[in-house]
Amino acid sequence: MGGMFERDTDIYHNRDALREDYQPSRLVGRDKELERYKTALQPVINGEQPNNIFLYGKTGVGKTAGTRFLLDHLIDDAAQYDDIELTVKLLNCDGLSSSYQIATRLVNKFRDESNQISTTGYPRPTVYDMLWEELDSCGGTLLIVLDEVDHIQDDSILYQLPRARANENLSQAKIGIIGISNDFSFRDDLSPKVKSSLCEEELQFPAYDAQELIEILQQRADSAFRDNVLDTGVIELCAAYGAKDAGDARQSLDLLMKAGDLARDRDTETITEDLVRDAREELERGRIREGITGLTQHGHLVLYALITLEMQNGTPIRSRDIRPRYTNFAEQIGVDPLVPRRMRDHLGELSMLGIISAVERNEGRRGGTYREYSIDMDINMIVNALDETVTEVGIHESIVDLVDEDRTLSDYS
DNA sequence: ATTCCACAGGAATGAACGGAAC
DNA sequence: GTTCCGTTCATTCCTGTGGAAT
Repeated sequence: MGGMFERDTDIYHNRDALREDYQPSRLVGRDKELERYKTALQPVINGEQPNNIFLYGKTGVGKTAGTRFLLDHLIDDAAQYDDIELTVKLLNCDGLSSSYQIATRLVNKFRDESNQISTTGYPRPTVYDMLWEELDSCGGTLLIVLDEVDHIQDDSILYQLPRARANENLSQAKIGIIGISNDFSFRDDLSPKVKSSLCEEELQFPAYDAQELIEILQQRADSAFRDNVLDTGVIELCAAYGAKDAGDARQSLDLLMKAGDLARDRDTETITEDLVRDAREELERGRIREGITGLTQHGHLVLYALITLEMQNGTPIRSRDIRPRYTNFAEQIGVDPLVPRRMRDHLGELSMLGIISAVERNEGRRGGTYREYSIDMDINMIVNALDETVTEVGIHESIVDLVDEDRTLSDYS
């Protein structure tokens, strides 16, 4: 008698090999970068004050993977020297916007489950005091990795951490900061004093080219899939999508895994190029849905306005011309429309999410500079995502009614 | 070379809100 | 309960900008 669950016997040999957190024994295409990285970490083994290292490069070019890889080896190797006590903490700053947040998470990284602190509520100095206490009680050499460090809005913690020792907040620990960022301009925006201390060693990770992506995918696919599962051209297609989007290996791997999952769902023996294309659409759908759930009510209204305008008159369209439609919608559901400045913020947010895109236009003295917005994806996809995620009672329905009216209006005109 | 349009987007400020501490 | 906090979403005011018009 079978249970409710049965184990899949399928195309995968080890699906985890495609996951982001998988650590291959060899990192493809990053030899030069890792060599320099290794040199920058050398002081740790020598028992000296570690360098602060700043790492930048676009998403999915091996910054985090390379860091994990080297630090694991560093921890192993440091264990062979009695006089080195090494502690490494890795914190992803995604979703954390302030130094305060970073400080609370760091404190929690050092404390065990039963002793965690809340991430709000404490006075800022209290949190810093707790942090110094945790750091100092660790002793030895301390490496703190701040991944996606550009998400932090204020650099207070970046200023405090490297100087903690000098300020006598620490007496025991030798501390080194490794900052990872995919936003190059972040480096320039840092205040000079932070820049000089945080960026002692700078490493740049260039995007993977198509060939490197193919090698990476090949390597992972070899461990992930059983033999003869991949159609010819599948790897290349995944690599091509990743290369088009700025040499992003993570994206390529996600795509390949999604294609594999689809194959599993559909009980097919092989992964074809068509399957990859389906997978891509599926991933796109997820991205949109995720983006849309994070939006405000007004964000949704702005999006509805753009959608209806797109269907009627087509896009691109400038924010000035979006506004009447948007205010109309807002009044329809009985909320005060936002001021134009704020509406532009929402448009900006939508284009950050890749749901819409903006091109800057300039008509000089006659027209000035402005942006033209257009919808970047399949409208039905967006409407479906809105349908699933917009929970405010009545908005979607009343807007859809309006959309239908628009449709019939434009049909007759 | 200078002027100037119409917007982009930064900065300051505030209201509302939720958690922690008293 | 009240008082401190930080966060989020919003408004208001403002400076910056690139190229057509002068």
